[in-house]
Amino acid sequence: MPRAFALVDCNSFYASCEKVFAPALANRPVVVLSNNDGCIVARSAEAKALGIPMGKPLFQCEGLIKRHGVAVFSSNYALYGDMSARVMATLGRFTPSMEIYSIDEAFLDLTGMPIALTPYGRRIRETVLRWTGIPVSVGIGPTKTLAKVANKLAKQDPAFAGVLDLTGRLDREALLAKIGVEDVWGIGRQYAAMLERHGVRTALDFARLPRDFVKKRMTVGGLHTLLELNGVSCLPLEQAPAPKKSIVSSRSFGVPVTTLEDMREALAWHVSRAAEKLRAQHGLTSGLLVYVQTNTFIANEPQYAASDTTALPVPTAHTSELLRAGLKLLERLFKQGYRYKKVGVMLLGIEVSGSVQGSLLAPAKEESQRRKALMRALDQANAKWGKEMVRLAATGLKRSWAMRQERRSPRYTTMWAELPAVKAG
DNA sequence: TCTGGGGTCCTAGGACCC
DNA sequence: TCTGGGGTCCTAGGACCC
Repeated sequence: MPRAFALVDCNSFYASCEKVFAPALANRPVVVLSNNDGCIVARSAEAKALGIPMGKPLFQCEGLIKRHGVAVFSSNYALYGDMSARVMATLGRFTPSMEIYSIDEAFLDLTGMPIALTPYGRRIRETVLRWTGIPVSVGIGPTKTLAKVANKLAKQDPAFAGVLDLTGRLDREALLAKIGVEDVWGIGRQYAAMLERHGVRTALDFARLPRDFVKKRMTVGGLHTLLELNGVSCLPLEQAPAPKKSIVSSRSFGVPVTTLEDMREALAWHVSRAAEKLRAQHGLTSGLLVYVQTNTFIANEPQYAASDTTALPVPTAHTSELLRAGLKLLERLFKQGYRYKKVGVMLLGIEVSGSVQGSLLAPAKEESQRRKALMRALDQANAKWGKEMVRLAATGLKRSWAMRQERRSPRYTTMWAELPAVKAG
């Protein structure tokens, strides 16, 4: 049976979330910023129309923003995560199996649906909008890559009204010719530039390339893209998210950091976060990497960046063990006399807890049970009372390095105190 | 003044072993 | 002068995604 995948993608997701709770912004341009209020990472349709580019630093757009009264928000991940869960739950009603691909995208398996797919796509779109307030686009195709292409076309051409099914279309080639090769899923900037040099400009040009050329210059990933554009499904639907093989926590500082003390505090915070994520997936880490970095954007300042790794004697998920190892690394890396912009930690070689070999060096069983219980209590308290309410002392209270976040909307959906007020009468 | 964060996969090349 | 062949494991780097 021929396969059918739908890619459902939320339009301007973060900006749309902000609009849901601020009806006055309905037809106004809205942008959402990256962490630290640094770059523009989401733009409403009105903001795109003004020519505000994706990924631009905010301070380079101040003029445009002021002139047009653009509403600007710091990112509010508690809100977006919760809205995402609602959208995904809604989508789950339309398919026996789906893959949540990112915070604002999902692939739905529509193989063998006993209904015409275009009207089905319209129903999906209308239902999500009605139930969550979030507008989505729906692209349908015989492979995931073609579903992505269809989605892009559905957004690009208003005639499709947000839904396009490529599975039965005879004009598939003509439509592929309307997509730039750089907009094909799996082809990024570097490959696009290389292809351009060979006269490949559209998705159709690419789809017609010889296999061995693509395999040689773009490895097997590129070959899969080529085959998928020709209707050969190579990328399966991944229903269960694979456990992470590495976990990162890192963030730019709101202000430059110069002292070891502040660096220690910030690193401790990141180690705690990473360890929480690790325990959430029932993992144990066998190593960690710490890195420090100055602000590379400042040309006339001394620059320094360094990283180092350490292997743990026994894989662990215990915050204080990771803290000890991480701080030791930091002390080796830290050099006086620099203005640091960033510190981060990466957990490496993660194993599923339970599959770990015993070791003569492992703490006695009783001791490790006791520690596990402590960590569980910590995670539960954090979940109940809010993130960061309960932390190990080393993570500090000063937070002079904390990120800037000056324009965050209330956490409407996840904090009782910030529920939107509704005026009656 | 101000420039995000968190992931994956693939390949080449070196170390090491028999 | 000429210095095997093949396997595995690890790391670094480069590409991609959102």
